[in-house]
Amino acid sequence: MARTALTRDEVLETAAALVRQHGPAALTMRKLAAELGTAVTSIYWHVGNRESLLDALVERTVADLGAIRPRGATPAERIASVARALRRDLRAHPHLVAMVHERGLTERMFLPAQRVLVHEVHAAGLRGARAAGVVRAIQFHVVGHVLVERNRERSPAQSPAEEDLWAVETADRDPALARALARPVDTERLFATTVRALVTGLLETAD
Amino acid sequence: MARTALTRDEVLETAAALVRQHGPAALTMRKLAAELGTAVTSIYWHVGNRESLLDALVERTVADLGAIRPRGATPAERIASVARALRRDLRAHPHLVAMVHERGLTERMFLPAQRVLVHEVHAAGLRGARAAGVVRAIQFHVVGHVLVERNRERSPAQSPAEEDLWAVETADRDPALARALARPVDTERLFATTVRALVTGLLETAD
DNA sequence: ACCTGAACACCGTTCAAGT
DNA sequence: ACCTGAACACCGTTCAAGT
Repeated sequence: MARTALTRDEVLETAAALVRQHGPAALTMRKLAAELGTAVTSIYWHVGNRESLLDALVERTVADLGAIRPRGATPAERIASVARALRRDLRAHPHLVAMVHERGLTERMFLPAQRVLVHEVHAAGLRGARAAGVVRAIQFHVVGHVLVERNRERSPAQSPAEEDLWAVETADRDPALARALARPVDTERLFATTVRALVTGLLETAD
Repeated sequence: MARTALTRDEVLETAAALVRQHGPAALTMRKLAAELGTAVTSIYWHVGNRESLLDALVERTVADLGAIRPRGATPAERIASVARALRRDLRAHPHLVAMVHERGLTERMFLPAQRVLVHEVHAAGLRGARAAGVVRAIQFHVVGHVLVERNRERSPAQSPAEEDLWAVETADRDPALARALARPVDTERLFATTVRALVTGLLETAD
């Protein structure tokens, strides 16, 4: 009834808040309308439909991702630092990765980082297709890792009794390994070492 | 009406067929019932609800994944071959990865491969936490890569005009790189080189 | 130009009633 | 033990009608 005029921006803002708090699945047109205090159908006038609404949300968040400054002395270290910064940015928007992923906007999301990466890969002495390969490898690795990682956090109880199996089979031969595999994964650390290994391998391997 | 008795197995089989053809989203209880020629509610008696149905489907497919035999002369090559085999198996069930992922069953899915990997990492001379780290790194990398890759196939038109941007900015400095980044990704090749680089890096980097 | 309610075609799930 | 239809509480979306 007594409402100020609804704007597209207000719709996006409220929708973003809902996604932030409860994830994309919880964003229904009806709940959004209730939150806004309008009729469901009003939303359609401003954003078209649910799909374009989500598109706009993703667009917005991607545009807000800050620039990335590489740190470190060697090219390898600088490349790895870009990967780590990228992961940090993505994790700051917990629902973004999955949404970008579903919408096929991975490339777009990567553009700023890509530019930086190209610069560093050049500094490492690579050119042309080799350089492109390294950039792509980092891209895939970061997104892939964040996807896997995010998912583990959502479903904390990983498959029942992994420990049990390992306890029996490996404990006597390599108990330290059995114990390590039974522990929850320290993804922060895993990412750091994996990226370092990957970058090292990529820079030295002939293509 | 004139139907043979409905069995849990028949429900799973038909559901699996629907998922295979149209993906998990297309598996609705009502469509499934229509396909089976029963009332929607009959399905509930056999499988509980949609969620447990999907769980059972995943369970089933994971159990069917074949054993993995490493190939190659060096440990590094054998580890990489396991990663490639794993990727191949996952790609043979296009909807499996996402479903496993959503259900938090990644560990379970990885158990058979994990055993093989541990063996090979041992052969490479690593023990304890170091060895575990390498196994985990491979796990994350393979699942992550397949997730990213699968998704690109689903939404083929990646963000508009990536080429344009690169064409302008980099073309003069490194035209070969600009061209390479504009081309669609050869994921098969990317995976092979990335895994090789990662394994190389992991085996030689001190932890 | 913007907003509305009614209506349509879908969902998953529960439940009392049948055999 | 197994199957059923009716009913409930949800969805996204369209559309004619309002101002």
